[in-house]
Amino acid sequence: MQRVFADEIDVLNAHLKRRGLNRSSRRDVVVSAFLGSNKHLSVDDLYNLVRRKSPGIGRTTVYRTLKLLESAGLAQALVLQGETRFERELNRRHHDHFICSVCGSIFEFSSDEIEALQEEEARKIGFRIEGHKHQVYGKCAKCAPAGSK
Amino acid sequence: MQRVFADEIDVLNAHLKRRGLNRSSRRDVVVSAFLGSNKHLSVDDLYNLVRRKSPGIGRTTVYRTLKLLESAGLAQALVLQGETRFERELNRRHHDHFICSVCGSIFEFSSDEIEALQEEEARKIGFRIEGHKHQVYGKCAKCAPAGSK
DNA sequence: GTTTATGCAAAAGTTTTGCATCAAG
DNA sequence: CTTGATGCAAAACTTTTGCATAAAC
Repeated sequence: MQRVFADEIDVLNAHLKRRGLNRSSRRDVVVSAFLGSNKHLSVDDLYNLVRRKSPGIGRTTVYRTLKLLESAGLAQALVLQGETRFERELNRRHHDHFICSVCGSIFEFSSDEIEALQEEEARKIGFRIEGHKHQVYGKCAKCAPAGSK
Repeated sequence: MQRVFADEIDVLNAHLKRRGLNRSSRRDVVVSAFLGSNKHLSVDDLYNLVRRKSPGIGRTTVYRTLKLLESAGLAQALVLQGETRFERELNRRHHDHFICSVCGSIFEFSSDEIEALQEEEARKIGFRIEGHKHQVYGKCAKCAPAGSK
Protein backbone atom coordinates (compact mmCIF):
# COMPACT_ATOMS: atom_id res chain seq x y z
CA MET A 1 0.00 0.00 0.00
CA GLN A 2 1.11 3.50 -0.61
CA ARG A 3 3.33 5.17 1.90
CA VAL A 4 1.22 8.28 1.54
CA PHE A 5 -1.29 6.91 4.01
CA ALA A 6 1.28 5.83 6.59
CA ASP A 7 -0.77 7.09 9.51
CA GLU A 8 -3.87 5.34 8.40
CA ILE A 9 -2.03 2.12 7.67
CA ASP A 10 -0.49 2.15 11.12
CA VAL A 11 -3.85 2.63 12.76
CA LEU A 12 -5.39 -0.08 10.66
CA ASN A 13 -2.60 -2.54 11.36
CA ALA A 14 -2.82 -1.89 15.08
CA HIS A 15 -6.57 -2.40 14.90
CA LEU A 16 -6.16 -5.68 13.03
CA LYS A 17 -3.54 -6.94 15.46
CA ARG A 18 -5.65 -6.01 18.45
CA ARG A 19 -8.51 -8.07 17.06
CA GLY A 20 -6.42 -10.94 15.76
CA LEU A 21 -7.24 -10.20 12.13
CA ASN A 22 -5.02 -10.37 9.08
CA ARG A 23 -4.25 -8.21 6.16
CA SER A 24 -4.96 -9.57 2.72
CA SER A 25 -4.25 -8.43 -0.79
CA ARG A 26 -7.89 -7.77 -1.55
CA ARG A 27 -8.51 -5.94 1.67
CA ASP A 28 -5.50 -3.79 0.84
CA VAL A 29 -6.97 -2.93 -2.54
CA VAL A 30 -10.21 -1.76 -0.97
CA VAL A 31 -8.42 0.20 1.73
CA SER A 32 -6.11 1.93 -0.78
CA ALA A 33 -8.96 2.81 -3.08
CA PHE A 34 -10.89 4.27 -0.18
CA LEU A 35 -8.02 6.27 1.26
CA GLY A 36 -6.90 7.39 -2.18
CA SER A 37 -10.21 8.99 -2.95
CA ASN A 38 -11.04 12.04 -0.95
CA LYS A 39 -14.62 11.92 -2.09
CA HIS A 40 -17.76 10.92 -0.28
CA LEU A 41 -18.14 7.45 -1.67
CA SER A 42 -21.18 5.24 -1.78
CA VAL A 43 -20.60 1.52 -1.45
CA ASP A 44 -21.13 1.21 -5.17
CA ASP A 45 -18.70 4.00 -5.97
CA LEU A 46 -16.04 2.17 -4.03
CA TYR A 47 -17.01 -1.18 -5.46
CA ASN A 48 -16.59 0.17 -8.97
CA LEU A 49 -13.27 1.81 -8.16
CA VAL A 50 -11.97 -1.38 -6.68
CA ARG A 51 -13.12 -3.54 -9.55
CA ARG A 52 -10.97 -1.56 -11.95
CA LYS A 53 -7.92 -2.66 -9.98
CA SER A 54 -9.04 -6.11 -9.10
CA PRO A 55 -12.13 -7.38 -10.92
CA GLY A 56 -12.59 -10.47 -8.78
CA ILE A 57 -13.51 -8.59 -5.62
CA GLY A 58 -17.08 -8.99 -4.45
CA ARG A 59 -19.44 -6.43 -3.06
CA THR A 60 -19.46 -8.29 0.23
CA THR A 61 -15.77 -7.60 0.75
CA VAL A 62 -16.35 -3.92 0.13
CA TYR A 63 -19.11 -3.89 2.75
CA ARG A 64 -16.97 -5.82 5.19
CA THR A 65 -13.93 -3.64 4.65
CA LEU A 66 -15.92 -0.47 5.15
CA LYS A 67 -17.22 -1.83 8.44
CA LEU A 68 -13.66 -2.60 9.41
CA LEU A 69 -12.50 0.90 8.49
CA GLU A 70 -15.34 2.37 10.50
CA SER A 71 -14.49 0.36 13.57
CA ALA A 72 -10.85 1.36 13.21
CA GLY A 73 -11.87 5.00 13.10
CA LEU A 74 -10.69 5.47 9.54
CA ALA A 75 -14.06 5.90 7.89
CA GLN A 76 -17.29 7.53 8.81
CA ALA A 77 -20.69 6.79 7.33
CA LEU A 78 -23.02 9.62 6.44
CA VAL A 79 -26.54 9.43 5.11
CA LEU A 80 -26.82 12.15 2.49
CA GLN A 81 -30.13 12.52 0.75
CA GLY A 82 -31.11 9.01 1.66
CA GLU A 83 -27.91 7.44 0.39
CA THR A 84 -25.18 6.07 2.62
CA ARG A 85 -21.74 7.46 1.84
CA PHE A 86 -18.38 7.09 3.50
CA GLU A 87 -15.62 9.57 4.04
CA ARG A 88 -12.16 9.45 5.55
CA GLU A 89 -12.06 10.18 9.23
CA LEU A 90 -8.59 9.92 10.69
CA ASN A 91 -6.56 13.07 11.27
CA ARG A 92 -9.17 15.13 9.57
CA ARG A 93 -10.23 18.29 11.23
CA HIS A 94 -13.79 17.88 12.26
CA HIS A 95 -15.99 19.29 9.58
CA ASP A 96 -19.55 19.55 8.49
CA HIS A 97 -21.24 19.44 5.11
CA PHE A 98 -23.18 21.61 2.77
CA ILE A 99 -25.12 19.46 0.34
CA CYS A 100 -26.60 20.95 -2.80
CA SER A 101 -30.11 19.63 -3.32
CA VAL A 102 -29.89 20.28 -7.06
CA CYS A 103 -26.54 18.94 -8.24
CA GLY A 104 -25.63 16.86 -5.19
CA SER A 105 -22.25 18.55 -4.71
CA ILE A 106 -20.84 18.38 -1.23
CA PHE A 107 -18.89 21.22 0.35
CA GLU A 108 -17.14 20.87 3.66
CA PHE A 109 -16.88 23.56 6.27
CA SER A 110 -15.71 23.81 9.83
CA SER A 111 -16.05 26.35 12.55
CA ASP A 112 -14.44 26.23 15.93
CA GLU A 113 -17.05 28.63 17.18
CA ILE A 114 -19.86 26.27 16.25
CA GLU A 115 -18.03 23.44 17.98
CA ALA A 116 -17.59 25.56 21.09
CA LEU A 117 -21.26 26.56 21.19
CA GLN A 118 -22.24 22.97 20.79
CA GLU A 119 -20.03 22.03 23.72
CA GLU A 120 -21.68 24.70 25.76
CA GLU A 121 -25.15 23.36 24.99
CA ALA A 122 -23.98 19.89 25.93
CA ARG A 123 -22.58 21.08 29.22
CA LYS A 124 -25.98 22.52 30.16
CA ILE A 125 -27.53 19.07 30.21
CA GLY A 126 -24.49 17.08 31.26
CA PHE A 127 -24.07 15.48 27.88
CA ARG A 128 -20.64 14.18 26.91
CA ILE A 129 -20.08 14.69 23.19
CA GLU A 130 -18.36 11.96 21.23
CA GLY A 131 -19.06 13.05 17.71
CA HIS A 132 -21.54 14.77 15.54
CA LYS A 133 -23.01 14.90 12.08
CA HIS A 134 -24.07 18.24 10.80
CA GLN A 135 -25.52 18.45 7.35
CA VAL A 136 -26.79 21.62 5.77
CA TYR A 137 -29.07 21.33 2.77
CA GLY A 138 -29.69 24.01 0.18
CA LYS A 139 -28.45 25.24 -3.16
CA CYS A 140 -24.85 25.82 -4.09
CA ALA A 141 -23.67 28.99 -5.80
CA LYS A 142 -23.91 27.34 -9.20
CA CYS A 143 -27.43 26.01 -8.75
CA ALA A 144 -29.05 28.90 -6.89
CA PRO A 145 -30.88 31.10 -9.37
CA ALA A 146 -28.80 34.27 -9.47
CA GLY A 147 -30.43 37.30 -7.91
CA SER A 148 -33.15 35.29 -6.21
CA LYS A 149 -33.47 35.75 -2.53
CA MET B 1 -59.38 15.01 14.75
CA GLN B 2 -58.43 16.93 17.79
CA ARG B 3 -58.71 20.67 17.70
CA VAL B 4 -55.37 20.84 19.50
CA PHE B 5 -53.57 20.55 16.21
CA ALA B 6 -55.65 23.10 14.38
CA ASP B 7 -52.65 24.65 12.64
CA GLU B 8 -51.39 21.35 11.41
CA ILE B 9 -54.82 20.23 10.29
CA ASP B 10 -55.28 23.42 8.30
CA VAL B 11 -51.97 22.98 6.58
CA LEU B 12 -52.69 19.36 5.84
CA ASN B 13 -56.15 20.10 4.46
CA ALA B 14 -54.78 22.83 2.23
CA HIS B 15 -52.13 20.45 1.01
CA LEU B 16 -54.67 17.76 0.25
CA LYS B 17 -56.94 20.18 -1.57
CA ARG B 18 -54.07 21.53 -3.64
CA ARG B 19 -53.22 18.04 -4.79
CA GLY B 20 -56.77 16.82 -5.22
CA LEU B 21 -56.52 14.30 -2.42
CA ASN B 22 -59.05 13.30 0.20
CA ARG B 23 -59.13 12.82 3.89
CA SER B 24 -60.07 9.41 5.20
CA SER B 25 -60.75 7.98 8.60
CA ARG B 26 -57.63 5.85 8.60
CA ARG B 27 -55.43 8.64 7.39
CA ASP B 28 -56.83 10.75 10.21
CA VAL B 29 -55.92 8.11 12.75
CA VAL B 30 -52.32 8.03 11.56
CA VAL B 31 -52.08 11.81 11.45
CA SER B 32 -53.51 12.21 14.96
CA ALA B 33 -51.25 9.57 16.38
CA PHE B 34 -48.25 11.23 14.80
CA LEU B 35 -49.13 14.75 15.90
CA GLY B 36 -50.17 13.59 19.35
CA SER B 37 -46.80 12.08 20.07
CA ASN B 38 -44.00 14.51 20.50
CA LYS B 39 -41.46 11.77 20.23
CA HIS B 40 -39.11 10.81 17.47
CA LEU B 41 -41.04 7.91 16.05
CA SER B 42 -39.83 5.12 13.85
CA VAL B 43 -42.28 3.78 11.29
CA ASP B 44 -42.87 0.82 13.53
CA ASP B 45 -43.43 2.96 16.61
CA LEU B 46 -46.15 4.80 14.74
CA TYR B 47 -47.54 1.62 13.26
CA ASN B 48 -47.90 0.14 16.73
CA LEU B 49 -49.47 3.29 18.12
CA VAL B 50 -51.97 3.40 15.33
CA ARG B 51 -52.86 -0.25 15.60
CA ARG B 52 -54.00 0.25 19.17
CA LYS B 53 -56.64 2.68 17.88
CA SER B 54 -57.47 0.95 14.68
CA PRO B 55 -56.10 -2.58 14.28
CA GLY B 56 -56.97 -2.91 10.63
CA ILE B 57 -54.50 -0.32 9.42
CA GLY B 58 -51.61 -1.65 7.37
CA ARG B 59 -47.99 -0.68 7.48
CA THR B 60 -48.29 0.62 3.94
CA THR B 61 -50.73 3.29 5.02
CA VAL B 62 -48.35 4.41 7.72
CA TYR B 63 -45.55 4.73 5.18
CA ARG B 64 -47.80 6.58 2.76
CA THR B 65 -49.13 8.92 5.40
CA LEU B 66 -45.66 9.77 6.61
CA LYS B 67 -44.66 10.65 3.06
CA LEU B 68 -47.72 12.82 2.83
CA LEU B 69 -46.91 14.58 6.09
CA GLU B 70 -43.38 15.16 4.92
CA SER B 71 -44.50 16.70 1.66
CA ALA B 72 -46.94 18.90 3.55
CA GLY B 73 -44.12 20.12 5.77
CA LEU B 74 -45.60 18.55 8.89
CA ALA B 75 -43.01 15.86 9.42
CA GLN B 76 -39.32 15.55 9.00
CA ALA B 77 -37.34 12.35 8.65
CA LEU B 78 -34.10 11.90 10.54
CA VAL B 79 -31.71 9.01 10.41
CA LEU B 80 -30.59 8.41 13.99
CA GLN B 81 -28.11 5.63 14.57
CA GLY B 82 -29.05 3.98 11.32
CA GLU B 83 -32.77 4.08 11.99
CA THR B 84 -35.21 6.38 10.25
CA ARG B 85 -37.34 8.38 12.63
CA PHE B 86 -39.88 11.12 12.13
CA GLU B 87 -40.57 14.21 14.15
CA ARG B 88 -43.06 17.04 13.93
CA GLU B 89 -41.91 19.94 11.87
CA LEU B 90 -44.52 22.69 11.60
CA ASN B 91 -44.22 25.75 13.82
CA ARG B 92 -41.37 24.24 15.67
CA ARG B 93 -38.35 26.32 16.34
CA HIS B 94 -35.49 24.87 14.44
CA HIS B 95 -33.58 22.56 16.70
CA ASP B 96 -30.85 19.98 16.71
CA HIS B 97 -30.38 16.72 18.58
CA PHE B 98 -28.20 15.13 21.16
CA ILE B 99 -28.45 11.36 20.94
CA CYS B 100 -27.19 9.13 23.72
CA SER B 101 -25.26 6.22 22.28
CA VAL B 102 -25.98 4.13 25.35
CA CYS B 103 -29.68 4.49 26.13
CA GLY B 104 -30.84 6.05 22.87
CA SER B 105 -32.46 9.06 24.54
CA ILE B 106 -32.85 12.11 22.38
CA PHE B 107 -32.44 15.65 23.69
CA GLU B 108 -33.22 18.68 21.60
CA PHE B 109 -31.29 21.91 21.65
CA SER B 110 -31.20 25.07 19.65
CA SER B 111 -28.88 27.98 19.38
CA ASP B 112 -29.37 31.11 17.36
CA GLU B 113 -25.65 31.68 17.46
CA ILE B 114 -24.96 28.36 15.80
CA GLU B 115 -27.54 29.15 13.15
CA ALA B 116 -25.94 32.52 12.53
CA LEU B 117 -22.45 31.07 12.22
CA GLN B 118 -23.73 28.50 9.83
CA GLU B 119 -25.27 31.23 7.70
CA GLU B 120 -21.97 33.00 7.70
CA GLU B 121 -20.13 29.92 6.47
CA ALA B 122 -22.72 29.48 3.76
CA ARG B 123 -22.35 33.05 2.62
CA LYS B 124 -18.63 32.53 2.12
CA ILE B 125 -19.26 30.02 -0.62
CA GLY B 126 -22.49 31.45 -1.97
CA PHE B 127 -24.55 28.60 -0.60
CA ARG B 128 -28.24 29.21 0.03
CA ILE B 129 -29.38 27.25 3.08
CA GLU B 130 -32.75 25.55 3.01
CA GLY B 131 -32.48 23.33 6.03
CA HIS B 132 -30.12 21.32 8.08
CA LYS B 133 -29.75 18.27 10.23
CA HIS B 134 -27.39 18.44 13.10
CA GLN B 135 -26.98 15.40 15.27
CA VAL B 136 -24.60 15.18 18.17
CA TYR B 137 -23.67 11.77 19.50
CA GLY B 138 -22.34 10.98 22.92
CA LYS B 139 -23.43 9.98 26.39
CA CYS B 140 -26.23 11.59 28.34
CA ALA B 141 -25.84 12.64 31.96
CA LYS B 142 -27.37 9.39 33.15
CA CYS B 143 -25.20 7.12 31.02
CA ALA B 144 -21.86 8.90 31.30
CA PRO B 145 -19.84 7.28 34.05
CA ALA B 146 -19.80 9.90 36.79
CA GLY B 147 -16.46 11.52 37.39
CA SER B 148 -14.91 10.22 34.18
CA LYS B 149 -13.40 12.75 31.92
C1' DG C 1 -70.37 7.09 -10.44
C1' DT C 2 -65.57 8.59 -10.48
C1' DT C 3 -61.54 9.11 -8.15
C1' DT C 4 -58.74 8.34 -4.24
C1' DA C 5 -57.34 5.38 -0.22
C1' DT C 6 -56.17 0.90 1.49
C1' DG C 7 -54.42 -3.85 2.45
C1' DC C 8 -52.11 -7.48 0.84
C1' DA C 9 -48.60 -9.63 -1.50
C1' DA C 10 -44.94 -9.07 -4.33
C1' DA C 11 -41.05 -6.42 -5.82
C1' DA C 12 -37.09 -3.62 -5.26
C1' DG C 13 -33.17 -1.94 -2.86
C1' DT C 14 -29.71 -2.35 0.60
C1' DT C 15 -26.98 -4.75 3.93
C1' DT C 16 -25.86 -9.01 6.40
C1' DT C 17 -24.98 -13.93 6.92
C1' DG C 18 -24.09 -19.08 6.06
C1' DC C 19 -21.11 -21.84 4.02
C1' DA C 20 -17.67 -23.98 1.26
C1' DT C 21 -13.18 -22.59 -0.45
C1' DC C 22 -9.02 -19.91 -0.59
C1' DA C 23 -5.28 -17.35 1.44
C1' DA C 24 -2.39 -15.77 5.35
C1' DG C 25 0.58 -16.56 9.12
C1' DC D 1 -2.04 -26.77 9.99
C1' DT D 2 -5.16 -23.41 11.94
C1' DT D 3 -7.59 -19.35 11.59
C1' DG D 4 -9.17 -15.62 9.03
C1' DA D 5 -10.75 -13.73 4.34
C1' DT D 6 -13.64 -14.16 0.37
C1' DG D 7 -17.35 -14.92 -3.14
C1' DC D 8 -21.60 -16.50 -3.92
C1' DA D 9 -26.20 -17.19 -2.94
C1' DA D 10 -29.58 -16.75 0.25
C1' DA D 11 -31.59 -14.33 4.00
C1' DA D 12 -33.03 -10.24 6.45
C1' DC D 13 -34.63 -5.67 6.46
C1' DT D 14 -36.70 -1.58 4.87
C1' DT D 15 -39.43 0.79 1.67
C1' DT D 16 -42.16 0.96 -2.58
C1' DT D 17 -45.50 -0.68 -5.97
C1' DG D 18 -49.30 -3.35 -8.52
C1' DC D 19 -53.68 -4.54 -8.12
C1' DA D 20 -58.27 -5.62 -6.64
C1' DT D 21 -61.49 -3.70 -3.28
C1' DA D 22 -63.39 -0.28 -0.19
C1' DA D 23 -64.23 4.40 1.00
C1' DA D 24 -64.73 9.38 -0.03
C1' DC D 25 -66.77 13.03 -2.48
